[in-house]
Amino acid sequence: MPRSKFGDIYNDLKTKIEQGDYPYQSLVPSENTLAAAFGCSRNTVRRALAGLIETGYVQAIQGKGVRVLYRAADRRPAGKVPFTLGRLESFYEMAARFRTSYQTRVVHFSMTQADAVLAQASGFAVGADVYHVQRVRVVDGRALIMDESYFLRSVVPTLTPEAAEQSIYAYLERELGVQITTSKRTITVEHATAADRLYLEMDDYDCLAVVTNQAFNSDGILFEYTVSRYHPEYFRFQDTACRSRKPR
Amino acid sequence: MPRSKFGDIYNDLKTKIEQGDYPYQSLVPSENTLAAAFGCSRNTVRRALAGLIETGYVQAIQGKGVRVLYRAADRRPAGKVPFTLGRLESFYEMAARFRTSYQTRVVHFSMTQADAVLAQASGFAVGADVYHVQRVRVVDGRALIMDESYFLRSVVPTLTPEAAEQSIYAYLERELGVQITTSKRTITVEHATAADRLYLEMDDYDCLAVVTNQAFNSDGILFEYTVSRYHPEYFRFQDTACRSRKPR
DNA sequence: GCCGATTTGTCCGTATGTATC
DNA sequence: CGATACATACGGACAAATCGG
Repeated sequence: MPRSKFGDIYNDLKTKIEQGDYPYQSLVPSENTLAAAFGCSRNTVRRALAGLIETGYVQAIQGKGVRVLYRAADRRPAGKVPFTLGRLESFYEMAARFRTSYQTRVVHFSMTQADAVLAQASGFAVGADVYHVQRVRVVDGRALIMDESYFLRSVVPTLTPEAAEQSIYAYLERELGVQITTSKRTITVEHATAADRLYLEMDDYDCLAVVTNQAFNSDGILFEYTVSRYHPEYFRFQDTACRSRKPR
Repeated sequence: MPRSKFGDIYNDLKTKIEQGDYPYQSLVPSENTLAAAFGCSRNTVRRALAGLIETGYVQAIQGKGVRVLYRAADRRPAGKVPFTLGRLESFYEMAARFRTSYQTRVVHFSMTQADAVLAQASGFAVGADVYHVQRVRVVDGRALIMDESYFLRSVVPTLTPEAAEQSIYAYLERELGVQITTSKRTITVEHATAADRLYLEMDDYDCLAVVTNQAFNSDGILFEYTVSRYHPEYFRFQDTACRSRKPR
């Protein structure tokens, strides 16, 4: 836990908004009021608010106040779509949040070197030593997601099939002290391949949502490249873009 | 133009990074150095850097420096995928950026009121007066994207099919002074409907990328709800998530 | 339409903590 | 250990937008 004052204020305000203390379309107390209430400077309040703006909870209006844009319906939208690809959340965190039964099957595990094709796609240097892991995620007994991951061995010296079957991120962080700091993702839609049909329950879909992911550790080293292929019904991505506060 | 000092610095650094003055994996000059160079305080430099961190251009490493994570390859990835759904960019801005020929066909235009179903999906109040516009985007002669939009009439009092055929956003901003400040998006993958097959060239795909979008104006009023349906080959979404600098 | 109070936006200078080397 | 660099926090100043009288 970072334990920063602006983080505490951010969480406090976020909770109040989610609980409806500050309802949709209302204005939260002014920055000066909040600063007095939290016993901090206005700048610190503003940092907390900046976080809420980024995540789409509120919007600041100059001369007026800070308006709540969050609605409870946003969190669990209509329909029965179970998974939301949030900001930097692992499969296990996700599964835990939705209290579903889940399982990971490691269908491939090897050590190899990045060839030209992989290097081009992943950003690794050609010839870099990597682990190659392929996993199938099973949710409520249904095989719905397939991950193909490559981990740079210079950052992740030891990795085992057993660790891959649990949460790799938890293992990396706990055992190796490796943390994902930045993550670049690209979402596309692709035709299902023979491998998809072999490993996943595609039902009557012939496409998947494909998320390619480049992860950087705290030293800014690209150490993971993962391509995740999602059953369409189990894919959902939410995002907020804001113009203010952003340099344009 | 916002004309803020930190925005200028942000753009300056961004340009230098894109041009390779600060190459991938290098460290940009320290905050103090930059502050001296730009003739501003360190706080202002930090605001500019915060923007570059959010957008994935750099990553800050405490005690070490600020590392460049941007690579030219990120901008135009391998393959021939033409469209990237960036941050708050209209179809026309996108098309202009890629210098493709494009066209918009308005296939439906009406005024109506939000019923319960639309209200639930969009967030509009039941009974709200709205424009209902359906448009097909044609790129290089191929119908690839279909937009179904609803605009709140209390915010957008006048809208015409002619304006809808041009850029609606340009019209809103220039003629009505309405600006999108916050935009919430959700990406999913859905089966192609009969309407999709009627209007779009689906080739041998039976799914589309679906982006639902809620747009708020500068007063924090939800005034637009749009569902965009993309031909899979012409959909791509890029995103960067970062842990540092974010309250967690 | 003007004025003044309120509120957010930008910017500055400074101090202290923490991590890296 | 000291120097460097980023992280957090404070306090103050002025600008710009909004709103009510």
